[in-house]
Amino acid sequence: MDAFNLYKELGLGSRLARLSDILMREVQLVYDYAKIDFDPYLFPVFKMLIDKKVATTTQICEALCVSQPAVTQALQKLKKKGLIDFNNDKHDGRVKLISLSAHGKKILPELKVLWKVIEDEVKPLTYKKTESLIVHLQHFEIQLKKEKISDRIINKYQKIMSQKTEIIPFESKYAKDFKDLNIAWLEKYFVVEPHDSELLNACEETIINKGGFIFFARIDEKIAGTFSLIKVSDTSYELGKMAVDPEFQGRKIGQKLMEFCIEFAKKQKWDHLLLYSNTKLENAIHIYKKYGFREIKQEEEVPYLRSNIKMKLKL
Amino acid sequence: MDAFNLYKELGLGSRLARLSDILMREVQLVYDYAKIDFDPYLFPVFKMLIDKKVATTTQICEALCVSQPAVTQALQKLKKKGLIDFNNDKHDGRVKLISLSAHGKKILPELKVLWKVIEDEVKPLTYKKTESLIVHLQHFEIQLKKEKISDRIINKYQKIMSQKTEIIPFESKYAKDFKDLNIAWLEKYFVVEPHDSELLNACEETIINKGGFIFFARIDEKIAGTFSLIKVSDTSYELGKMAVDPEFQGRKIGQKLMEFCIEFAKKQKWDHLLLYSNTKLENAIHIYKKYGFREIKQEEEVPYLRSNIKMKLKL
DNA sequence: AGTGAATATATAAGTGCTTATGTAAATATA
DNA sequence: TATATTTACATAAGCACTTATATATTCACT
Repeated sequence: MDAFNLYKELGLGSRLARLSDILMREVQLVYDYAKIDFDPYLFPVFKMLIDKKVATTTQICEALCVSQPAVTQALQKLKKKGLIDFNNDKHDGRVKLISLSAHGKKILPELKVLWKVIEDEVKPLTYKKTESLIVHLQHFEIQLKKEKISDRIINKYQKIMSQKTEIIPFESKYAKDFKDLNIAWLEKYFVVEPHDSELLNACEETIINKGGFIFFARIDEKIAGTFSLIKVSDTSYELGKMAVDPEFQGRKIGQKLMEFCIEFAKKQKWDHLLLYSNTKLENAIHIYKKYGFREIKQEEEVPYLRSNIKMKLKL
Repeated sequence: MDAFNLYKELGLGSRLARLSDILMREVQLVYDYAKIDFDPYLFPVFKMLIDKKVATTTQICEALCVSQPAVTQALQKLKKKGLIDFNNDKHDGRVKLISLSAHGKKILPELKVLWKVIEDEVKPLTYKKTESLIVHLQHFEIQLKKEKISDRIINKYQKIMSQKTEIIPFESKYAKDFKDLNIAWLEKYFVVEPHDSELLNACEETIINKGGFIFFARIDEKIAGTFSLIKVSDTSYELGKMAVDPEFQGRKIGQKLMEFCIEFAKKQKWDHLLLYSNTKLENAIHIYKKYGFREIKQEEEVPYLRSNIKMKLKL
């Protein structure tokens, strides 16, 4: 028996509170399961910092419509968890500039994977054909209880995390995936240059038939990422066109592709790999360095306008 | 700016909590304004006690889906406010039987007036054509902020409380109101006896034309209550058919009618008033006593089956 | 330039929920 | 019939919010 249905508008405040409690507790279970040190109540503040990069306490208060002490306390908690950094504003000694810490940025991909699962699982419960908020809440509550939402989320997450990433060589039927992944990536960070279009529209001719290679990361029959190796000489190849579908980000696909790439290059007895990138892509550069790439002098005539750094890995 | 809209499902928990907070605070302002010592969070427990008459802590926990300490604490608060009584269960020494106190019952009508206003004002904000709970909540939030809901409720309450109750004599056009009010009342507590139908269907002939009187409480052009004085002898009249529209309950209309009635009877130089009632109607009996009616012996042949008490007021 | 008001954040205390635990009575079990 | 388990409620402590207030810095104004 659930007496709230009878109380309608007057019980609305209590009902919202109770639903919030249930949902928060369920999501907490999910973070605990995933061994991520994060609390659901921190989400709005943290998400705002992700989107805004830098914010002040007051800005967060206004955006989230909560009291200033609530934000201060949430920030202290996030700081304690090592997820954010505080900096002083040079122009105003009162102001505290808040941003994600290195650790915060590091666990972001992992968090995003989990968030996507949560969103995917919660969303279907929030749709119902009714004009009444009370009925909507009642429906949501029933759905929440029917099968513990945390169990559903954990199952889905587990399934996703246990999916194997296969790395497969180029086939003509994947040409479109190659193009789409790269264009999505380019449009997000730069623009599609003529040189790109040319390459992407006819990758088989421009890369494969000229002695290059293209590989794909396949997860559960879906193409999740790609990279190519363009022939420069018999023992020198350019690593490029590395792209991961945002849907699959946070699952270390980039790293898996990189590891495969280096392994492959070694087997081919190549001398070295080259790549062109942009210092703006801090995370990418960081990974390249991690796998042994070192910056070298860039030639005058760069093949891409966006490139401002050239790197080399001696195999 | 309100960042929650961007966060959708993931911010849902926080959003529900925040909405609950806002609503609770707003309603608290209303109770404070009305000088009623009550808190919105107590509503579910208190309402359950109103409906169930008696309940145990465990029963309330189960019905409201909250933890046992939450209920215990709410009960302690209600007890402190004098709204409820605790009694021991004769059959089980562990169990605490909880029911409304005399004071709780007393302020109930007043509370109900306020609750009706709150419900009337909140309800329109909870309707929106959308299938998405998120959109629904967003809409509700905007509505809440647009004009402070507490202001709206207080204005409406003030308006209702300042409406004057006029007491007006019988006119033929009110015959239907007289019948409807009485039938509604009878059906709620007893059954409509043949004697009632007769009287109510032709009140003009059976009451007015036989030297009796019917009066109405009129509020804002609407008939809110009624009572009749049936002639027994030149100096003895029977007070009866007193009924108040549930919509107007809690506004002391019964008492106003009673005061008018006694005043009127005195002016007429009658010797006394009589009435038939039922001890089941504790509140009514209480009011009769308050206005000076005393129990007298009931004749063998009672005019109403439901009557088990006869009372008399010496004017 | 000096002083009061305004602003940004921190701290303290209160509130209503939670979980964990305590206590007493009733029930099950041997 | 004695003992263990279960049940009903109370109490304690923690948590995330609130309001009230303190503190430090900047702004506005004469």
